[in-house]
Amino acid sequence: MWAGSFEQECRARGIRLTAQRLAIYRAVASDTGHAGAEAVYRRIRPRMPSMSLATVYRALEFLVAEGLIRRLGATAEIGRYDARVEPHPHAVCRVCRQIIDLDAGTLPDVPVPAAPVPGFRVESIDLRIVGICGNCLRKLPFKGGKRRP
Amino acid sequence: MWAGSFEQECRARGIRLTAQRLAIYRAVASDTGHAGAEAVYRRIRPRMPSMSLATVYRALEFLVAEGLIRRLGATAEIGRYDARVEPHPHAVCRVCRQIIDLDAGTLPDVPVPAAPVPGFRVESIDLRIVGICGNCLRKLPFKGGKRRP
DNA sequence: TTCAATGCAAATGATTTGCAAAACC
DNA sequence: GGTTTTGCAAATCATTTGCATTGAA
Repeated sequence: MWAGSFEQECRARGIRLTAQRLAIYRAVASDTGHAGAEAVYRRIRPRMPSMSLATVYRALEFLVAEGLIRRLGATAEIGRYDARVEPHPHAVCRVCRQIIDLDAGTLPDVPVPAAPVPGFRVESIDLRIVGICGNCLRKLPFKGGKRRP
Repeated sequence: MWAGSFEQECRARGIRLTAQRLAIYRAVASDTGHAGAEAVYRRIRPRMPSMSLATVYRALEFLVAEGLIRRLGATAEIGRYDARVEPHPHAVCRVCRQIIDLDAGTLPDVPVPAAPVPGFRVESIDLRIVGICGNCLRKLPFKGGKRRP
């Protein structure tokens, strides 16, 4: 989505369009390496010295909530540990953040592409199922389930 | 690996076996939900009040470096953003942490299993290629490449 | 005995929050 | 004009580090 369309999208949804939000959206949209908050901030600062880091954080999360941008998964591994060292797939519950081990056969093997991008050396494929575990589902009775008339 | 084998493994490798490391290993090995440092700490504290959080962090990273446990990918999404909201696969460079967009056709579609674990509602499949981008490869000439005799 | 590992407390880095002022519709 | 959003600073949270002490080999 280009910046003009972003403005229209905001008007259509009744989202207040501020110079900051536009600048932040543009920075995200134009960064091919997928910037984080700090990088977006540094990118904007020179042309908009009043921009505050707190605003960047707030606007990014706001835009995610509106579905105008997306948050990506971790680049590296974060602080959760597993005593099973052989690679195996996981299912993660996005509510309680529990990570469930899956058996190797649960998911089909994804063939490793030689070079998905020219020059890129593939080391591993990270495959994960995201959803809601049975426990959390029970506690959220009407979310996405059938509702009585 | 059970705790006894952990002890043997440590001796075999000349790793100092401390009560703290053993307790930490056990906590990780027995937590089916894959605990983080804080959770490991809380789990151990009652029976070993002298345990320090710093020790947990250090021991966990030490055990990862030794290959005795593994660090998992993020449960939730971390602070990197994408203006392309449709799901698409990514390749991430573990050196520069750049995240590269891939075209939808680059990887085969993984069929979504109905319920990989009983009661689990699958919402999406998170597929990511991890490796080293061409740029970083050039800067690390001998890492994993062929070495001159 | 000797060096690595621990515990504590302080440092760091990323993100969030309270609140008054400024900007949008 | 009434809300919402911003900017600043302080607060929070996870993780790391310096240093004296303890403990395993």
